Amino acid sequence: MANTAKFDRREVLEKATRLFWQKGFHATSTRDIQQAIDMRPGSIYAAFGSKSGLFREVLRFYAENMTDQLTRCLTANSTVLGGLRAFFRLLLLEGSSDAPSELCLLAKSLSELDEEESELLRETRALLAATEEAFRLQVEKAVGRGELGPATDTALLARQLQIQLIGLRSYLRATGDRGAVSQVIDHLFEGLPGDKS
Amino acid sequence: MANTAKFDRREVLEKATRLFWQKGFHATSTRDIQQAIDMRPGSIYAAFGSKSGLFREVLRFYAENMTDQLTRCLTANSTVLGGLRAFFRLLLLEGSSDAPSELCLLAKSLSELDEEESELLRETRALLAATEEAFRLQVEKAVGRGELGPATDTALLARQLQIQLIGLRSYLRATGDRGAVSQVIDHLFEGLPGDKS
DNA sequence: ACCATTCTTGAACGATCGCTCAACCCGACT
DNA sequence: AGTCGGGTTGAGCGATCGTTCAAGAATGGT
Repeated sequence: MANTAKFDRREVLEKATRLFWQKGFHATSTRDIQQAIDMRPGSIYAAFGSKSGLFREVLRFYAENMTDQLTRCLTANSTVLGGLRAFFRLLLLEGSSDAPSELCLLAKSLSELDEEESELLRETRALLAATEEAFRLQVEKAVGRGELGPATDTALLARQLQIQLIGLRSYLRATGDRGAVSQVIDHLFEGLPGDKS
Repeated sequence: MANTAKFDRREVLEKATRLFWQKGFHATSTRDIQQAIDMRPGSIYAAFGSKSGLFREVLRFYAENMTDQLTRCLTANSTVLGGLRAFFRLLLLEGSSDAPSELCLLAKSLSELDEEESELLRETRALLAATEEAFRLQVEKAVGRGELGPATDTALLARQLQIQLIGLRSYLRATGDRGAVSQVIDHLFEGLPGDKS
């Protein structure tokens, strides 16, 4: 018995993520979803419970993919800072051509979710905090390797990376100016090595 | 003849702005608006044409208020950089207690508006570009006054301010951590005076 | 071959959406 | 006092929203 003739959950989540990422939670109707993932309402509700339930899984799926991309950038570069820089360039300059939105889905959700959808908002905040913590761990590793001065405030630098990344993605959506974005990224990472107090 | 017994347009825009700022364009229903501004649908549509038309005026009203606040911060400080810093602190630390949202309404709209609502999106982008240009003019003034080195790239610095401001407001909504925000603002403005190549 | 069980289907529910319009109200002018 | 005309009103339009559920299709066990 059990799982017979089921859908491919990963594929469904991929398609749903693209849709939510492009249009946002509120502006995506369940009928949009039905069409995009080729499932009927009953099946969707059996599998995910509600539109919110599906979105919750989408948020996690998105964050997981982001983490994977960061890991890939780090292993492909000899230095931690080089890896972080590659990650920024990937999200902002290279990957953005086929991405559903210039923005981070988490930042977009943080923006549109009301306090009334408190569970989704909590989930979003938790995933963003996890991203910042991932940055902090990498910064710490960079300090350990001597890429950054030993007095580096790792929590502050991770926070700054998070702020810059979200700000840059907003800026890209506002202007579409990749040259300007590229210039800011360069200044951001060039200003790092010989660190402060 | 003409305008008899009319509503106070400014007061209406203030209330509508608070509402849209809090809930966003899509999540705000026309019935929410009717209640908030105490007008019936017919009057609203006679005055503003549509929900989009009202929102367009709200965006302009909001941007105008932001500009006023920036001007006030600049005249209240002896240096341009001090004025800019006060503006950042006002939006992020002081003013945010009674604001409808931690986020910038323009950034929020940029995030949720689809390409199909192209006129609103265009308006939003134009108002953000105007803000960046206002920053650039102030940075130029700071260079002229010797607060910044003569080789300062004013366009780049203005862009960085814009990116940081939006990023910081997102971060505040994500974490609610004013101490962290304050620390980033301090580092941001302390790193400026003795400028680069 | 036949039941038992699970998954899928799509019509349809009540709620709410943005918006319209015929009827009404009321100050301005003669 | 009477008429005119723009401003206001609120019931209600058709569309769409998130969600449900009875009925059908598909599978595994015997």
